[in-house]
Amino acid sequence: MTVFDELKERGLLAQLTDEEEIKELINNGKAVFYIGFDPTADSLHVGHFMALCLMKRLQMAGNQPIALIGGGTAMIGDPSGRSDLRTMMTTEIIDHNCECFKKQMSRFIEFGEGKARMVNNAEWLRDLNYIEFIRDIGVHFSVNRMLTAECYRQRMEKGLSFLEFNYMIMQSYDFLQLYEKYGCNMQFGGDDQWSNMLGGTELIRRKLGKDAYAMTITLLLNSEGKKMGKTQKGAVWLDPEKTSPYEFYQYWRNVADADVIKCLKMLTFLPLEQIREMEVWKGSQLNQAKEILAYELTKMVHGAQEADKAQESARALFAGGMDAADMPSCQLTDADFRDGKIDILDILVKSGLTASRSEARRAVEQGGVTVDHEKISDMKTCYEPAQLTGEGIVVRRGKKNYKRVLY
RNA sequence: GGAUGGAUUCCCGAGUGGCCAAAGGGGACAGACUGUAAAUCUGCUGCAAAUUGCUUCGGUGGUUCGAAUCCACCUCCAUCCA
Repeated sequence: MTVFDELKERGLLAQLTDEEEIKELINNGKAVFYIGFDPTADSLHVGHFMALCLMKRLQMAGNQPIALIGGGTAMIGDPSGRSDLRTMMTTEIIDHNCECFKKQMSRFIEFGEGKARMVNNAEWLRDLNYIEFIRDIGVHFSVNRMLTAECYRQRMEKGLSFLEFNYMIMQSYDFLQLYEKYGCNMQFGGDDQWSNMLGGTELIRRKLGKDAYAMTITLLLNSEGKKMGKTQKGAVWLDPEKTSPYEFYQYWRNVADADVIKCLKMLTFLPLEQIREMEVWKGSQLNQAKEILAYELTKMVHGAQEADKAQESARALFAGGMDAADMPSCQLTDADFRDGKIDILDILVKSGLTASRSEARRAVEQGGVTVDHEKISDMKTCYEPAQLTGEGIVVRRGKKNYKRVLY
């Protein structure tokens, strides 16, 4: 099966400027393509992960990838898919984020001579001369045209600043630069990037009279139409410090039935034949598919060892009700005890299981708190250091939040 | 620059002097049911030494016994005019 067909069957392809041409290029390893990543946080998330996977797939087919870090574009902020202005980030933060991105990416993609290339658009964007730039590049953009782009149209109601309005031009300029420097003839990105990407192909055509192509990846939406990889607490990060391997595993372990197969196809490298077999699974059998999904992804992101640990913990906690060895834990210190005791509410707060004592109180009132598998009904329940030494106690809030508390 | 409307808790949105920690909805969280799913039902949703106290309605001052609510100034946003 060709790369193109595989991508298509996995449901990864959303929009393409020229299907035949793109197919030809990537199937024969003739594409030099780039994907841009704006360093808006200090870690990559699941959305980026999909893009990195795409990079890898295309690289395996002999194409040459360029990972573009948006140290320049992040100074502006992409208005696409946003209903309000992004908070402006300082240069220091952006530079720090760039470093974080670099490190994480290197774990997934091999960079170096003859392999993938990593560039930062701060290199050419930050020192632009305004007058020169708008004379040279700005002339090629029609404001009328830009305003009809979906990403701006949405913002016409809420308000759009000139700063953000320039984002498309910056991204287009990136493409032009990469085309000239590295012969980059293709850009990939999330589907919300479509209009920005078209800006680039158009600019190259107008400026150089050459053809360049663009292709977008389907956004990973759940069955309710919301972006996946987001929780109430924020994104699902790839950085184990921000989203632990166990949480990461649990996120995928808990996807809705309707979304499992789609996720397997779009996110994993499992052969399509194997996924097709799972498509007929129904009911509780789908749980196996979820386990596979969670394991595969955790393995890719955090390594096999962490994936095994996460899976074991999950199995132990949910299936057997037995305690898992690798449960996240929390170490109490002398300062946490008052008069030689600590009450259950404080334990919940200290362990991070609840955000405040009030919340802890509610959790206990509603019967959602368990210590060593026994329901706590009295919120005045106290513990002494002696009870917490050695194995400590296993505190549970709700069905899925466990913490071992030690002293 | 001018005119008008607006900013309320995680989000949307009601509230126009005390009865307001603030209606309603969404989301989140917890319980029941289940398959660690979905749907449904129930509870809950500022903080705390908890029948009480404290902090919150864009910001700063003011009026008042008492302000989310009235006044002044400021900041930001939208619409129209230039």
